[in-house]
Amino acid sequence: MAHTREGAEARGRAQRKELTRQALLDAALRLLADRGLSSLSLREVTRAAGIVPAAFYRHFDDMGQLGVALVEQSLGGMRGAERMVRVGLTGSDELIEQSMAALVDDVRRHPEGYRFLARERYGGVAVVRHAIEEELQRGADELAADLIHDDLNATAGYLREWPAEDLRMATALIANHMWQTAAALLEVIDNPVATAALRDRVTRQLRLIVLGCRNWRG
Amino acid sequence: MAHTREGAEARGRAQRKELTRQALLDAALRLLADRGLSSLSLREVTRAAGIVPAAFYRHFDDMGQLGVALVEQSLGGMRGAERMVRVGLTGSDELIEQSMAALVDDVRRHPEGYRFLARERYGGVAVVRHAIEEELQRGADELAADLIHDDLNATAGYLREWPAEDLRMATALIANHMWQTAAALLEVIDNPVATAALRDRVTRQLRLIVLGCRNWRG
DNA sequence: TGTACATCAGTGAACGCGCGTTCACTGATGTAC
DNA sequence: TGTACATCAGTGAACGCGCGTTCACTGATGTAC
Repeated sequence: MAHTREGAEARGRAQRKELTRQALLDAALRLLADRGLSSLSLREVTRAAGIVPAAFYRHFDDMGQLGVALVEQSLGGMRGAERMVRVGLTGSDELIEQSMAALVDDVRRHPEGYRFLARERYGGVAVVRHAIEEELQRGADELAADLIHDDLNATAGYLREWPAEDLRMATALIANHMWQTAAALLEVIDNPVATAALRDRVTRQLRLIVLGCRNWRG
Repeated sequence: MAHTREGAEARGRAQRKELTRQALLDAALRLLADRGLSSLSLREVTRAAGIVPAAFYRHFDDMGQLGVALVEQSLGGMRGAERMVRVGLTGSDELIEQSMAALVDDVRRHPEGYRFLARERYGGVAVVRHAIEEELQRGADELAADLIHDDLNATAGYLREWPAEDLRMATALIANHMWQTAAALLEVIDNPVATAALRDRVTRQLRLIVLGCRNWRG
């Protein structure tokens, strides 16, 4: 059945394989809505993806490798969060509020991705945990490097004069808080009142941090 | 065997039962060092605790309930972290550094507890997740209430004049960051260089937050 | 273009295993008289 | 204090089930000539 997918127009063998791989990833992410990766079975994923258990091994060595692929896919679609840290650090009060709205939107748009990352960041599968940590570290390093040679600093040029480690410290603080916020948003995302309250609180927390930055060593 | 534990001096039936219950909790916490609760089996726990699988049901309905008991036990032993938030908010630079050292010590002393909470806070077992969130919320509320009528404010009396929600916002920010730090510490705790680097960074992040507080609406 | 052969994604059956849960039980501890 | 009965933490066997992994296979797609 799977090797002649109904309605699939893909011609080549490689393209069909890629389609199945994606079906495995999609099925897994869907099943991970309310459970950890380590309690998701290979057979459940293949069942949901419409292939036989043995065929799983044509795509991944084991569930851990599927998890790593899921990390790359999920973090790839979240450049929004990175942009937000940048704006949060340099921006005015209005910019901070806009960024918060953007984060709420992003979480609403990709709840499964954020949930997966929040759950597995300190979760039970070591190889996935390390993949997430590595990617986050890499993203934060790039961001700190960017901030030194950046046009955005028009609005907060004072950052140019900071030692690199101070910059790294501040971006890490904001990035951590953003991730924590994303995780907390997931728990209240379909309660408008609670979501609004959380957004307001985090907005003021970011203002407080920026206030700290502006007075740092000054 | 278990009903005549070697060396157990406990007299009453109730005391012996409590001993076995504690053995189950200890065994579970030990086994959870590198895995999530949802991938830990009832049989593994009873095996490690030295009783037969069926006897598990004399103590807990299922593994979820054992998890909830573990939350209460783990969070109970961490009043240190709460004290730290308090000091962090009100203290001088030296006090902040002392508090960070205390957090590192606490994580070193109870790594299994911190690891369990970090992992299950957004983990795969809903009932445990909710138990953690509820306890953390309760702790943060108490702390914010305490800060209003507190002697410690001798060192930072300006907090008295803050609106309650601003106080709650600031304590939540620091508490979140402390928890995130505890989780991050676990990953580097047996690497002295990395631990020192993390401690230094977080110390400066706390200074930055306190700096923000001192300039809030002022 | 047509034919013969190679590749390989997906199949289906089989395996041994650890799982959660049930059940009637045992025998030490606790209680009533 | 001694005896008869109740309680109940822990036992051990049994059950059906879903699991991960293996294997020889099939048949459509790809390639060489």
